[in-house]
This record gives sequence, C-alpha cells and structure tokens, in this order.
Amino acid sequence: MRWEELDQEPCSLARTLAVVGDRWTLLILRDCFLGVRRFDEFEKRLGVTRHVLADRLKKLVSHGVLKKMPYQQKPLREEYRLTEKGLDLHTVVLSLVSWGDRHMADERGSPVVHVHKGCGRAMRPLTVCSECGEPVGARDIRVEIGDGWKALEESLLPLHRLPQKG
Amino acid sequence: MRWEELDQEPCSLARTLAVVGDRWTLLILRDCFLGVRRFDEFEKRLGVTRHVLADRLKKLVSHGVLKKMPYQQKPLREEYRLTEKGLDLHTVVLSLVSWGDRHMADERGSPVVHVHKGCGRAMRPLTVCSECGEPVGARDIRVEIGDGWKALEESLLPLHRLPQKG
DNA sequence: CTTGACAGGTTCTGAAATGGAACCTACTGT
DNA sequence: ACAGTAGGTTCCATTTCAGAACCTGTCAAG
Repeated sequence: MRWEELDQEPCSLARTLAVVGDRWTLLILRDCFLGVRRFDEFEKRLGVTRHVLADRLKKLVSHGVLKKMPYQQKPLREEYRLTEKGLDLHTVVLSLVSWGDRHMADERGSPVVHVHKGCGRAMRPLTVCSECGEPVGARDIRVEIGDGWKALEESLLPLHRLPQKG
Repeated sequence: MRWEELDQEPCSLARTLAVVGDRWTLLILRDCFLGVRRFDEFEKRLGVTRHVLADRLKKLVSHGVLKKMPYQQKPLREEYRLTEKGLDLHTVVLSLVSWGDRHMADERGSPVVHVHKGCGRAMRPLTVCSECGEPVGARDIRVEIGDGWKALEESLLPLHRLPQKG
C-alpha cells in the first residue's frame, strides 16, 4: 500500500493517518498547539530539516489542517495557523500525550501539565461515551459495520474477537 | 533528530511517537483492537511487507505494547496480544478514528460504528476534564511546565500563545 | 518417501524518503 | 556596500521501504 492510497481506504483511521500519520507531522502539530506559527520557529524547536518541514507544512495546508496567513507585506511573510479542522485534532494530541505521561514518563514526571481553564485544575483527558457519559476503555466497546458499508463487510472485518484479559 | 533519540525527549508526545509514531504501527494496532493476532492475518489485512511487519511487531513487543503467547507446540506457534499498556492505547486509536469520521468521511458515512456495551448505543468518544467532567477542546486548556522540569523551561516552552479564532 | 502446504519468518535488490549542508530571493538596517 | 533575516529550494550521501524470493520445521496426502 502506498501512502497516497491511504486516504481512499474504507477506514477512518487509515484516512486520518494519510494526514497526520508521520512522526514529524505530529510534532509540528504539537508545536502549533503551543502557539508556534513561523517556519524558523518550527525549525529551531524540532530539529527537522528545512526540506522535510516545508513539505509537511505544505501537506497540512493542502489537507486544510493549517492555513497560511500574512502577518506583514514587503516582503510578504506568512505564518501557519490551525484551522478549525486542525484545532479538532487536539483530542488526538491530548490522548497521545496522556498515554506517554502514563507509560513513558521518567522520575521527573510529566514534562507539561494541562490546566483546564474552566475549572482551573490540572487535568488529564478522560474519554467518555457521548450517549451515556460513562468512561470507556477498550473492553467496553464493540465494533460494527457502518450502514453505508455493509457490502464490503467481509473485507472490512473478518474478525470480531475482542481483546480480553490475559 | 533520530528516531532512536525520540524516547529521550522531554515531551510525552515525542516519547509516545517513539513507540507508535509510524503509519504501519498504528494500522497494526487498529487490527489488534479488532482481534487480529497472527502474523499472516496482519499481512493479509494490511498489505504491508513481511519485513516491515516483522520489524514493527518486534518493536511493539520490546516496548511492552504487545506480548507473544504460544497457542500451539510442535511446531511452536505464537500469537501477538495486546498487553494492558497496549489496551490503554485504545483512546488514541479512538480519537484518530473519530477525527477521520468527522473530517475525512465520504458520502457512505463512517465505515465502522462503535457500540458502547454499557448503554448499548452507537457512541462517539468525548474528551472531558478528569477533574470537573466538562468536555474540553483546544481553547479550553492552558499548558504549564511540570514540577520536575522547571529548569528546562526555556527550551521546552518558549511560547504560550494559544490558538484563537481567526 | 516424496510432494505439497502452511506458519512465521529472513535475505536480497532497486526505489523512495530523509538528513545535512549549501544556495537563492526579497527585503531591511547601518 | 555589506551583513542580517525569513522563508524557502537544490544537491548528494545515507537510511528506510516495497516487492519478491528464499529458509525452516511440521504435518498430511498420494
């Protein structure tokens, strides 16, 4: 499978990875959420080569995750900002960070703390069911085929075994 | 920056990407959550080369995300199963899928539906604050330096500008 | 007892992506 | 006139990847 074919896959995860499924892209997005907007700032903070950085920014713009906004004329200078579509990736970044905090931290603890402006406290993201509000984990969910995709059932989901304890 | 240095970074996102920051790894994990356990099943479903598949499975085992369990002797055959650490990645996968459903779906809608066993309804994952239970988005959170990392403040977070509308 | 099949890999080779550095193009400031 | 800055592009050596063939241990059929 080629990278370019990925956004045609009958799988929302594959389609998302077509946009952000790359180590540099997610690090760029992390910095976007911290307020970084300019080419040379990304370069200094990430240690990525300019070539790759230019390529990833271009892809993110073409996918509508970032947009270029002029911040001065003469000479024209543009900065990269998150669109609403890009801001919506916050839960993805947050869940990745949260997993790292739980499973990859050293004795110094979490490098950054997320403070919820609403209640003022340090928070961790919790994933809950949109319907009943209860927290959900891997074992609480069953996967079924979407209505528009019944014809492809066999190729989509040959298996429905859920991961159990042990 | 080299891939191998990534898990030493003072950033939980970078450390997480050291484990799963690769397009094939996340597709492998998707299939794990659907119940796929054996080498040749992964190969058929993913269209990945055997070389890369063997490499990624080995890395996931070495990071403690998957474990090899024998399911027969003579000849010894082993299958790959999610550990608790691996099951804990479910929220990551779920948030990626959910973003794809919202922003990358075509007219046929979501390929798969997640049913919450607890309440029996089709659900979307909602990210809420662990402290007050309110839903959180990108604009509801402020980032601060963790206690163990104050000394590195400048290199960690030169900027605290938050993405605003427009 | 030879042939074939199967699970689960490893080895080989050419193509693609990446890292590192140099170069380019407007402009501004001294 | 010269240096500096933002935002790239070009070039080349190294690394990684895709695609295919090959290897090993076991069983089952003819």
